[in-house]
Amino acid sequence: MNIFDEFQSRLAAIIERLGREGALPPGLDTGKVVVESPRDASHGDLATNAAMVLAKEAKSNPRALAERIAAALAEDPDVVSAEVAGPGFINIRLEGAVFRRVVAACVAQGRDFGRVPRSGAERVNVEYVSANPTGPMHVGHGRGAVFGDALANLLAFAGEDVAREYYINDAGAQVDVLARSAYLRYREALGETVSIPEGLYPGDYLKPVGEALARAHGDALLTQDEAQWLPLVRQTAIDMMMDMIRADLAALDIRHDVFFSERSLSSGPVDRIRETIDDLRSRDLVYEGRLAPPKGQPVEDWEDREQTLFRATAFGDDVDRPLLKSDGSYTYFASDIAYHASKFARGFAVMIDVWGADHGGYVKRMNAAVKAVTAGRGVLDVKLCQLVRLLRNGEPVKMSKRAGEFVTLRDVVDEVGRDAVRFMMLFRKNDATLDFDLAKVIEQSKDNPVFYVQYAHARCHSVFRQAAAAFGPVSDESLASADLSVLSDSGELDVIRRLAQFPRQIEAAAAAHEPHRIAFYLYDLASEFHALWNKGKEAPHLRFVIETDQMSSYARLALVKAVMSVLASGLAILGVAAPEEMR
RNA sequence: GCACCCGUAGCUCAGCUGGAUAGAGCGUUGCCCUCCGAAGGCAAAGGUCACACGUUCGAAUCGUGUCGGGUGCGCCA
Repeated sequence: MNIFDEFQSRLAAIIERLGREGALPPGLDTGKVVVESPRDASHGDLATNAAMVLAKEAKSNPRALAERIAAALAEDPDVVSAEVAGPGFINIRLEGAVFRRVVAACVAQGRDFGRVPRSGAERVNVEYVSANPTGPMHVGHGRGAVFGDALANLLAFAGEDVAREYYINDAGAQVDVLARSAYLRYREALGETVSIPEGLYPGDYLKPVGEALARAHGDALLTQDEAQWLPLVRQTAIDMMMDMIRADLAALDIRHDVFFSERSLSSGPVDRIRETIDDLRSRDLVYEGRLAPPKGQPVEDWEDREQTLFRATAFGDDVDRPLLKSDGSYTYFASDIAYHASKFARGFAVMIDVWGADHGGYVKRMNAAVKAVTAGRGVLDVKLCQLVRLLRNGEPVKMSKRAGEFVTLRDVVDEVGRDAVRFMMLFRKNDATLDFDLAKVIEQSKDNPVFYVQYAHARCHSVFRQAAAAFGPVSDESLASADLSVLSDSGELDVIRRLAQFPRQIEAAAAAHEPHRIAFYLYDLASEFHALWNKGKEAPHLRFVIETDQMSSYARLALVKAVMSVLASGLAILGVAAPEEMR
C-alpha cells in the first residue's frame, strides 16, 4: 500500500474527469504531476504540484486551476480538506482512516510491506567486488562489496530479477606476478631461504600457497622451466586467493551467484574476445589506426604505432580505445567488452557495475562498448564507490602498503563486526568519501547510527515482551482487529506518516540505484520511534503497554509491530541484523 | 591540456531527480533527568547551498562559465 501512488492515480482520474466534463482542457499530460509529503507537516498530509505543472498546457493560471482540482479532491471520502497554498500547491488533509489503513497494512503484510511483486520483465545483473585475486581484500573493496550486495537486495525487494556476479581478473600480467610470488613461497616451503624482490607480492598470505604446492608436488617443480610451472602455480594461487576472498565476503554475508573468469573468455574452444572484436569490425566499429599521445603529462616511452582501435567516439567517448597491446595480447578493455557482451547474451539487458572511484576514467568507454555490443538495447549503470578513510578515535589508522602491512577488510570485520561495517558503509552516498571510525561504530550510544537503528528494533521487541507479561501472548489476529482510532497523538502520527513513506522510498532508492537512502530512512524512522518512546516517559498515558487499558495498548502494539517489521525489512535490505535485544 | 566526481551550518553529511521558511548528527549555549520505558531528554543559536550568468511560475537540484578539492588520461587491472 503506497498512499502516494494511490492518490496520484486518484488525482489523475480527477483531472481526466474534469477534462471530459469541460472544466479543464481534455487530455492533459499528468506525467509530471507528483503527490508527496509536504516539507512542513502543518501544511497537511499530502501535497501536489498538479496545478502548477498543468497550468501552461491548460492555459490557465495555477491558482485558478488549483481551486478547481482542490474542489474535486475534497469530494473524496478520504479527504478532510484540500486547500490551495502558495503559488498553487494543493495541500491535502487526510481522514485518520487512511493512516489506520497504513498501519493495518503493515501489520497484515509484515515483511512484505513495501515489497514490489516480481515483474519478470527484465533481468538485472549486478557486478560487484571483482577484486583482483592477488591478495586479501582491503577496506575499499569492502565498501563496493557491501554497496553492491545491498543494491542487489534492494532491487530484489523492488521486484527485479537480480543476479549477483563477480568478475575474476585471472588473466593478464598481475596473476603471473602472483604465480612468481607463490613459486618463491613454494621454494621457501621446501627449505630454501628466499627474499621477495621488488615487484612481487611480499605478503605472508602466499605462504600457505607455497606449502600447498610443496605438499602436492614435492620438489618436482624445482627443476621445471617457468613456462612449465607457471600455469599450474598460477591456477593454484588463484584458486586459493579466491577461496580466501570468498571467505572474507562470507564474513560480511555476501555471496555471489556467478563467478565469471576473465580467462575463460579466451581460453575455451571459442575465443569470445576474438569473436566480439570480429563482430564489431564487421560493423566498422573496429579499425586499424593511430592515436595521438595524451596531452599534459608526457608519456616517456610513447611509441607512435598503428593499432587496433574500438570506435568509442561513435558512442560518446573522448577517444577511440585500443583493443590489443603491443605484444599482440588483448587489453583489459577488450576482455571487458566481451564480458559485457556475455552478460547481455545471458539475458541481462540491465547491467550495473560497481567500481572503485579510481576507475572513473573508464566509465565512458564501457558505456560506449555496451551500446555497441548490444545494439543500443542494453543499459549499463556504473556506480563508483569513493575511498574509505580508516580512523580510530578520530586519528587516521596508519597503513604501509609497501611492507604488505595494511589493515585488511577481514581485520576490520573481525574487530567491529559485520553489522557495523555494513551499516556505516551504507550510511553515506556511494560517491562521497567515507570516514570509518573503528571506535565510534561500536559505541552503544545515540551517536552511533548502527546502534541507534538496531536499538529501535530491539525496543519494539521489548515492548512485546512487556505486553506478554501484562496480557499474555499477543496474537497477530488481535492486532489486526485492534481499534486503531486510538492512535491520534502527534508523535504517533509522525511515526505513521514515516511508515507510509516506506514503499515510496523503496521505489525511489531502487530506481536511483542508491541503497544509502534506505539507511537514512531507517535512521529517521528509528528517531521518531525513539521520540515516541521518550514521550511515554513523561506522559504515561502515551505508553505502549498500559495494563489497565488493553484497547489502547493493542492499538499501540499494532503500531509498534508495524515499526518493527519495517525496520526489519529495511535492515534486511542493508544486510544488517535486526536484534531482538541489545546486550 | 582533457574527461569524470565533489563543493550545503564551526565539523561530518542528508536533501525524496525542479517545489513552499534548506534538514540531521556532532560541537557550542541554556534548562531538565540520576529515572531499567537503561545505554539520557527538551530547547536555542548557527547558512550568500563555492561564485557569476542563464532556463521558468519556482533552482541547492537543470545548462554554460569561473574558482577550489579529488580521481584518471595507449601497451596496469
